[in-house]
Amino acid sequence: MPELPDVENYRRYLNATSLHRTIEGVKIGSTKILRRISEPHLARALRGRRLERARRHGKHLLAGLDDGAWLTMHFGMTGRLNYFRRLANDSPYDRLRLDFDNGYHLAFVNRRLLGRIGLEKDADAFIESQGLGVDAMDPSLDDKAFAKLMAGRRGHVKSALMDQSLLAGIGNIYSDEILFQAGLHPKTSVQTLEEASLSSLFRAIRRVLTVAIKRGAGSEELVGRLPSSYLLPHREDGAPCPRCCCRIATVKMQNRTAYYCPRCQRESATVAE
DNA sequence: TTAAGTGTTGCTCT
DNA sequence: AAGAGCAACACTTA
Repeated sequence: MPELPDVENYRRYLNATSLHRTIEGVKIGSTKILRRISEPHLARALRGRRLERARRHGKHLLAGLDDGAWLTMHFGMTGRLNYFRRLANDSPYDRLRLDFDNGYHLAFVNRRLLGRIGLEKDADAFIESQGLGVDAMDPSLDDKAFAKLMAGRRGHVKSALMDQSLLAGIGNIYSDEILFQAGLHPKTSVQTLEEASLSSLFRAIRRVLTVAIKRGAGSEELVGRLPSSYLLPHREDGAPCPRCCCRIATVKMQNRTAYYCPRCQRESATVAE
């Protein structure tokens, strides 16, 4: 689940719940998720500190400590944050738990152990070292800059949207919705896209991500809260397309499944020029 | 019961 | 350069 909209809501959740409280205890539920840091080292670095700020880049969430260091979090394929009081309500999949001085706890919940947590001195350097491109919601990104990013790409448009080194934050799920709204087949090659198509693709990116954040991405029932004109509530092989009632189809790309409407998202057979 | 599938990234090979 | 295939993991579904 955790793509840009989900992680953005986790960031807001962390901001609203967990700042400015001294961390009295640190419990690490699994060392598998630790990125280049040992359990004792991380625990020692966090204990006695406070979280002061939170930022996000793509699917990465970063929490700034009062000593200037950053706790970095990536959720992998599953996961969320949980702020709670009673340890009896603890999830069995808590991989990192911070115990605050007000009796509350913040847990990094990650059922499948594909998430990663690390500690970094410098947030910008970390983002750079991860090879992440511009965040898909970066205010400085406009359709001109987006077109520039896509210029010279030779691959499929869905692959380009999911390429974190190009544009950070979009994964398999939201790229399907974006391409549905832009009316583009996932295997459309980027080089065939004209200026107008790129511009409408960019607008679809911003529209989809904004709506998903607003509708509460990251919570279980998000799909039910998205507009029924969206693909995601109907994202199932053979389900009727919300726009034309044609059957939703799938195609394998990069070892995962892309869902699309074969009628609304025609494979552009036209080769430019 | 067993096998395949699932929103992630990262690696190898072509 | 870009894409296919696979591995990591734990759980659900067919």
